[in-house]
Amino acid sequence: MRDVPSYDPGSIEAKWQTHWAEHHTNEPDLDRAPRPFYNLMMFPYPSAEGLHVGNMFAFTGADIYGRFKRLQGYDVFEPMGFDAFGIHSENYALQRGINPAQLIPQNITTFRRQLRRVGGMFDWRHELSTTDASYYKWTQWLFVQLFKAGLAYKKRAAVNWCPTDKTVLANEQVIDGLCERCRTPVEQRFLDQWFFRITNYAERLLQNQEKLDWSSSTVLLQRNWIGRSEGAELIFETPSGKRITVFTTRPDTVFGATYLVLAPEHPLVDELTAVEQRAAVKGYQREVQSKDVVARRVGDKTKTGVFIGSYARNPATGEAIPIWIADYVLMEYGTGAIMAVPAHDKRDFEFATQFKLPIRQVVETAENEPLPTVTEDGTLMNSGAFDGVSCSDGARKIVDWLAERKLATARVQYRLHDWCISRQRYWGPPIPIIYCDSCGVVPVPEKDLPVELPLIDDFRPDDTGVSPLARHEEWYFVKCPQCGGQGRRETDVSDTFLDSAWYHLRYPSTEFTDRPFDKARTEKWLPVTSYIGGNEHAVLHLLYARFICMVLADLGHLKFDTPYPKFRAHGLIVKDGAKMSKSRGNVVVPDTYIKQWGADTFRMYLMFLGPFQEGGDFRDEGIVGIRRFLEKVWWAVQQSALKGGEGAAKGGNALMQKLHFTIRKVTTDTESLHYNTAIASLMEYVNEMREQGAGSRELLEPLVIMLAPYAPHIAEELWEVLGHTGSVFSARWPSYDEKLAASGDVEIAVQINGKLRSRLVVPRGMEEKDVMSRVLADEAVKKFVDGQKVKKVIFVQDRLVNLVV
RNA sequence: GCUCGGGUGGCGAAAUUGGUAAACGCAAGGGACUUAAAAUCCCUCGGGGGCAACCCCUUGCAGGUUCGAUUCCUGCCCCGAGCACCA
Repeated sequence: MRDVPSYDPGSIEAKWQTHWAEHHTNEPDLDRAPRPFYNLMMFPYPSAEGLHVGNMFAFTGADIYGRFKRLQGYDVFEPMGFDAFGIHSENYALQRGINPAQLIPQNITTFRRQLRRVGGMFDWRHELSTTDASYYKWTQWLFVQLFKAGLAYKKRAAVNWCPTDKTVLANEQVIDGLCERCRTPVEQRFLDQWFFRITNYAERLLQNQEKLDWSSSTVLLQRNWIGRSEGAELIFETPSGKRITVFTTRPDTVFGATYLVLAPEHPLVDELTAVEQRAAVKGYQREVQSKDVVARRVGDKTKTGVFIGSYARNPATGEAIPIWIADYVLMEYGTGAIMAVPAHDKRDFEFATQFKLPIRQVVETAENEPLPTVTEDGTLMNSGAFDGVSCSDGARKIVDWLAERKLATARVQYRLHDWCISRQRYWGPPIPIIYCDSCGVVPVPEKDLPVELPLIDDFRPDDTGVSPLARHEEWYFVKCPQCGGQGRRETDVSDTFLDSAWYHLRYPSTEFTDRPFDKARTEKWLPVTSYIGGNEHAVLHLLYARFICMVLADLGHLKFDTPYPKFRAHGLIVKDGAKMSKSRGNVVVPDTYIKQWGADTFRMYLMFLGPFQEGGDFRDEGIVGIRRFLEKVWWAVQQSALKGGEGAAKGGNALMQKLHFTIRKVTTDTESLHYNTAIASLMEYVNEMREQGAGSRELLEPLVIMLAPYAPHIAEELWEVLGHTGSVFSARWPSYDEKLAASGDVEIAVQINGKLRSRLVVPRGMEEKDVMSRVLADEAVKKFVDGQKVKKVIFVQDRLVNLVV
C-alpha cells in the first residue's frame, strides 16, 4: 500500500494560489457573465502595520460568502482596493518624514501579499487605489457634478480644529470632544469650508431605509444619526415688532413657556439687548466664544446664561416673558432659539431653578410626582381652552390655533448637518476649484481633470489653516479657465469619505480612462449584490455612499439610488476587551498564525470563534481543534482515494440521511452567515462518518465542496485527489433531498406535568396516536402516572409528549 | 441621561414558532499504544445526592404568564456599542 502524503498546508496553499492566478480562476467575464454577483467588502486603508486579525476576520467572512455564491453557480466579482488617502496615512508619513506617495505603495504591497496569502477570491485585475490619479480624477469629477448641481457650497463656519493634526475635522471625527486620531481636545475655529448639502436629502435618506435589506443595528444607528424630530416653529413677538422663531417638539406645552432662550450667537441678540444689559451680554458672549468645543459640548453642564433685558409675548398666553441667552441653546440646531418650559423639560427646569424663573405646570402629573415631568401621554392643564386635552391632540390643536394668527407652522427638524468635505491637508485629492478675481468661483473644466496632487517635500500642515499646497506657487497660480486671467487654485483637499463614497462604482470599470464608470458594466454589476463590513461605518461611509448615489441618480448618471441594497454588519474582533490598535499595543498579527497553521485552519478558526455578526475577544486556544478537523478530512479522502474512491459504504441509510441533513444545515447557515454552526455540523458529519468507518466518494465529495468556501486550498487539493481536474469552484454546491434530510429517528421527551421523565426513540414524523401507545407502555411513565387520571396530553411532533395528571 | 446589543459549564459557544439546556470545539482528568515523548485512539467531564436504577438543583437577580420559559411580560443589577445641553 502506498503512503498517503501528510497534510502540509504551506505547500498546498502556495500551489493553489499560484494555480488560481495562472488560470484566472477568480476573474469573471465582466461583460458576459450570465449570473453576476457583486460581492463587496470594505476596502482597507493600507497602514504600515499591515492587516491585523480584525481585518482578516472581516475579509474572510465576506470571502466565504462570495465563494459560497460561486459554488451556487453565480459569477462572483470580488474586488479589492485601497483607501489610501487621508489623515491616517498622512500622519504616518509625517512621523516618518517621508512623502506618503512613496510610503503608501510599500504598504499596499504588504497588504496585497497578506490578502493573497489568506486565500481571498479577489479579482486583482480590478484592484484600485484612491490615491491613483486615474481614480481621484473621478473623485474630482464627482465634486464638480455636485458643485454644478448647487449641492456643494462654501461658507465660513465654526469648525472643529485639531491643534495637533492642524486640520479641520468633520463632526464624525470628533469623539467626546477629542480628535479621533490623536485624542487632542478639539478647538473652535472659523474658516471657509466646502460643504455638501446632504441635509437636502435627510428625509429621503430616512424614507429610503425601508428599501434596505440591512442589519437592523446599522439601520438604527443611521436613523438616530439623521435624527428626525417632528414639531413646530412658534413665533414670539417683541414689543418692537421683532419676531423670534423657536423650534419645539412640544407645542402642546406652550402655555407653560415662561421665558425664551437664544443661543449666544443668535443674530437678534444685539438689537434686542437693553442698554443696561449690554456689558453683561457682551461679556457672556466672549466667555462662550473663548470656551473650546470640549467645554461647551462635554464639559460640565452647569447652566450659565444672561438676561438680555427685554421681553417677548407668549403667543398662547399673551404674557410678556423674559429673553435670556445661554450656551445650552445651540445655534446650529433648530432656529437657535427655544421657548423654555421648565415644568416639563429637564434642562429648562435646571436653568429656571438656578436663575429663579417662574415654573408653570401645564401637564397633569401623577400624585406626588415631582417636576419636571416630560411625558408625552399626559393631559393638559393651565392651558386655557385646551385643558383636559391629551398632549398629542393638544399639540396639533394648538399649532392649528396659533397658525390662524400666523404664529405657528408645523415643522420637521433633523439632527444631521451638512457634510464638511474640505481638509487643510496635503494627502488628498485637491478640490477642483479655481478662484478668479473677475469670474469668482470656477470649477476646473472636466477636460482639465485630474488636478494632480504635486509631489512636494514640505507636505507638513501648519497652523495657518491653509493647506501646504498654497506654499507652491507654480501649482497655486493658474489661468482662469473662463477668462484666461490670473487665477488661484483651491488648496484644500477633499475628505477621504468622498473617495470611499463611490469606489463600488469604479471597481468594475477600472480599465476605462475616459469615464468614471462604464454604462454597460454598471448596469450589469450594480447595485452591489452583497456588502459586508463593519458597523463603525454605519453613519459615515454608509450614509455618504447612499447620499452620493442619490445625487448621481438625480443627475441622470445612475439608474438606481441605493448603492448597497443588502448589507450585513460583522462583529468586531477585540483583544483583551479593547479594539485592536497600535497605540494600545494589542494588535494581533495574522501572519505568524498563518505560517504555523496554514491559511485554511486560520480562516476556519476565525469563523469558529463565535457568530460572525457578533465578533468577540481573540484568543488562540482552540485553533488546534480546527487543524485536527482538517487532518481528519484529509485522511478520510486520501484513504478513500487509495481504495479507488470506493471506500467503505458502511452506515448505509443513516449516513445518507446525515449527509442530507448536513447539506441542509450548512447551506442555510452559510447563507445566513452563521459560519460557526455550519462548521460544527461539518464536524459532526465527519465524526459520524469515522465512527461508522465509512468513506465512499458519494459521502466525501459533497463534504469537500461544502468545505471549499471555508478552507479553499485543502478543498482544491482533495478535489484533485478525488480525481477531478480543474478547480473545485467549478463544481456545484450539493443539493439535498428534503425528505431524506428530515428522515431517520428522533429522540422525543416524555414529560409528566412538565417534568422530564423518560425519552423515546421514534421515527421522525410519527403520529400522536402511535407515539401515545408507546408512551403509555413505558415503564417510567406507568410509575409516575401511577393510576392517576391523565387530564390533558400535549403532543409536539418530533419533540415531546407532556401528560398532565 | 437616551437608544440599541448582550449576560448560558473551567473557556469559546449551541438550542426552528415557547417544547429533552449545554450540540461542536478547547482545556482538564483517566486509559490504550510507545523504552520515552509527541501524534493518534478510547472513556469521563454543569452542581449535589445515591452501590445502583434513579432523584433534586441549574441559563445575571426578583416576580409573573404557561402543561412547559434560555426564549414571552414587569421591575432591577452588570457588561459592551452608539448618541449626547438636538429643544
